[in-house]
Order: sequence, then C-alpha cells, then structure tokens
Amino acid sequence: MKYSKATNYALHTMMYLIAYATDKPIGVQQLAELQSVSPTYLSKILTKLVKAGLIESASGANGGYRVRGAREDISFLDIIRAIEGNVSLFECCGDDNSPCLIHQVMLASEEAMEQHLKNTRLVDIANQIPRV
Amino acid sequence: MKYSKATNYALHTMMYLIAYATDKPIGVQQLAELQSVSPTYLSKILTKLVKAGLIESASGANGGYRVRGAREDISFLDIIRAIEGNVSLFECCGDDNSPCLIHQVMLASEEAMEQHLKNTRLVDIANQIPRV
DNA sequence: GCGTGATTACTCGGATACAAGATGTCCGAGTTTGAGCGG
DNA sequence: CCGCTCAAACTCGGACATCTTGTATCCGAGTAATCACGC
Repeated sequence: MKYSKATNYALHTMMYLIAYATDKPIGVQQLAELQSVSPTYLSKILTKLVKAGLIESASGANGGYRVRGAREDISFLDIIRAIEGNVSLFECCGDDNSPCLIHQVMLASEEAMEQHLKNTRLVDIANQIPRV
Repeated sequence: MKYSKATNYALHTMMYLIAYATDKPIGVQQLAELQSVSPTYLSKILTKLVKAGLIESASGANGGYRVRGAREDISFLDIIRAIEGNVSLFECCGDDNSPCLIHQVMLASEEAMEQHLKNTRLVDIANQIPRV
C-alpha cells in the first residue's frame, strides 16, 4: 500500500499554484519542469484535478492551469481523493454499510488519517514557503 | 492506494488463531476454507507472519500454525506491518529524515492512522466474536 | 509388546504464470493569442 | 488605423507501450506423526 507518484505530483503542483496564484494561468511545461516530470504526463494528472473542480484549465496560447474558486478551502484530502479516488482503503467481506469487526477497526483508523488530511489546508503550508 | 487482500487474509486468520487458540496448531487447510482461499497462497502469507515473530509453524502431520508468545500484545499494526512492510506510505523529495513541508503533513496523517492501529489489539476484537 | 521402517499428512520455499494498475509516451484535434498583411 | 487571415503555442483526450506489484498456482523437499510388520 503506497500513495502513487501522481499524488505527489498533484500535491506539489497544487501547492505551487496556490502559493504563486495570479490571474494568468500557469503553463503545464513550467509546472512540469519544477518536478522534472514530462508535461504530457503531468497534464494527465491535472485533468483529474480539473474534473474534481479544484483547478480550471485555459486552452490556447498562454494557456495553462489556475486555481478555481476559494483556494483557502482546499485541503490535502481534496487532492488525494481526486487522484486516488474516494474508495475505502480496506476491502473486506460485504460492503461498507455492514462491516465486520475487523473492517470497523480499519475504517476507524482510516477515518483518523482522513480527519488529519481534511483539517490541513494547502494555504496554511503555502504561506510557509519562502517567496522567491 | 489500497490494502492488499493478503492483509485482509492475514487479519482474519490471526483473529481466528487468537479467538480459538489451543495448544494444538491449526492446519492451513482449515484456515483457508474459512476465507475461501487456496491453502498454498495463505501459507505464503502466513510465512510473513512467522518471520515477523507473530506466529509459529509446526511441520509434519497435525502441523499448522499457532500464536507465538503473548497474544494480548498483538495489535492491528503488527500484522499490517508484517504484510505491507513498514515503509512510509508517501515517497517524496529526499528521505524521511528531512521531509519537505508536504511530506511532513503526510507523515503526520499516517502517524494518526498508525496510532489508532497500534492501540487496537486483536484480543479485544476477538472477545466480541461469538463462540461456536 | 516393541522397535523399525514405510506411509501419510503436513508445512516450506522457490519458480512460475497471470492480471491489474501505475507510469509514461505519442499523436491528432481543438482553441486561443498574437503577429503579419492588405485595405 | 482597422480588420482579416494565418501561424504558433498551448491544452485535451485517446491509444498505446512498459514496468511493477499483487495474486495465485504448481511442484519438489523436508518433517513429524502414525501405521504395519517382523521379531
């Protein structure tokens, strides 16, 4: 069980978009260079964030990606859910509605982690990044 | 990111071994039937638990597996670590010793989940299982 | 009855096969900006 | 100076290739209990 690299890329990119947010969108090439990823691959990841409503894309020249809506409200969990999906980490006998005893423990521990991720907003961390 | 099925099998098997612990070891065939898994595959999983020191195996006829040591001390985390490995869920720039800001948040959230798993012992749950 | 050997039941470990998901690339299509050009 | 056209820059989305990991099976080897047999 591991977080995918895509989640890592998504988090760093979102952090950058929030920290250096402007009216102009930021091109995927610039974002990709920061993490040494191929632009096309990063674009694939960011598409998921667009569909989740976290960012919006601008086509054409000078296009790119931009934070959508109130960037103060975006939590770590929002991004992780957008990339990893919002399914339960543990699959067991039956569904989530009638979990067995073991399943209940696993769900509760997962809930503890998610609470932490939900309460941590990206903007709090972005403010700690030294401005260039 | 998901827990592997092997973790599920390991948890259920351990729960059974603890709930119905006797001096005699329990054969892998019996354990496998309870979860509808192939015995050889379950044996592979249990080997990891043996190496982690949680259970011990008895070869030969009437062989099988048995809880090793104090079964009151075994936590969910012990089993999950034995199967999934004890590496960090999130890999990022650099190592765990000098994590970046994002990495710090992820490590803290993981720690929250592990604390919950560490504090929940299998014997507590096993006592709630209705005896046959 | 008793020791000895063979059989049986069982785990162990490696090798292997298969499937699924993560990772990454390539290319065509659509879209916007901006430059160039003619009136 | 204005408007039109065209090229460039850029994202979007699907198709594809590759690699890793999880899942599962098979088989030979080793081990312990039990049974059979001969003394």
